[in-house]
Amino acid sequence: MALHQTPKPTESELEILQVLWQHGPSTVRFVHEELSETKDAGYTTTLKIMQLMTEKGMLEADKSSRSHIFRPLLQEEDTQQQLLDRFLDTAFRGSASKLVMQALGNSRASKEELDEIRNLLDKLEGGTQ
Amino acid sequence: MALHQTPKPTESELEILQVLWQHGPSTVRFVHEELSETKDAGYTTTLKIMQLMTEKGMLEADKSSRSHIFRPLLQEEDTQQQLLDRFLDTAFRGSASKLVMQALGNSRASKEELDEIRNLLDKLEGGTQ
DNA sequence: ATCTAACTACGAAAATAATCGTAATTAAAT
DNA sequence: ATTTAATTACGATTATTTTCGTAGTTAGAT
Repeated sequence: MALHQTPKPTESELEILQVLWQHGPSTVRFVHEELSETKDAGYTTTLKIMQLMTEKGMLEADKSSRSHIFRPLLQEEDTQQQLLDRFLDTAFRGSASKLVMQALGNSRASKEELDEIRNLLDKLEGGTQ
Repeated sequence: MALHQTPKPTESELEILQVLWQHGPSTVRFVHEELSETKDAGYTTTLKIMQLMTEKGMLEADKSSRSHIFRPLLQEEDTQQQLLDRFLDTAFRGSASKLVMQALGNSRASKEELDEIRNLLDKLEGGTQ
């Protein structure tokens, strides 16, 4: 049975999800403070978006205490995979290798990260061949 | 000197750019036919978006013949890089390796493509170390 | 008990994107 | 020359997202 017909969070929603994925269940206040680092919108804007996300089933609100505590109902990796699939199609016409090449070319990935990728390559070439 | 303050094409605009990058300068009719494969919007919708893109400086229209011929003013790779940077931040909190891992994990990349990536890794680890 | 500060609820506006209908124009076909 | 079919021009509508102001509520401080 299918899940939620492609949630597709908007950019603002994604920013909020990132905070929640990174820091765990949080209040609007906390999320808003985090976002304020890089963005400036009013407190009620953040609140409103989080409320809408709750209606859409992206978040769940624990209302037992005065300041509601929100937690994400979307899994980080699932969501990323979904966004990635879409991005790959629209931006790179589906060519994963082109995307990977460009991502690596411009990144400051550590030796450890690069090795991890190399391991994955080994696994893939072993099995898929 | 800075270029165009982040053009950031929308999803629809990007679909159009993809057709133009792939097939070269084209008429609205052609672009529309291409898009019709995967999408259904009216002809005038495609036309309108392409006209707006022209106003925004994303396309240039050769109006010498009746059916105007549009060509992209944005470079494919530049645009991809820009979209990728943004996507990396918003979707993967900047972790290129996580993105690459997920992209490769789910892709049908050929052995040749994987080898190409491996070569890039070699180059990166050689130099960056 | 009262006041104050922070919070939620909620409607509505503003901004952006996508869609389409219709009129005007052009070129080709008859 | 007329008609026809395709094209562009353009206003307007719809949908979506983001934003904010204000009212009402709640808990804590005085």
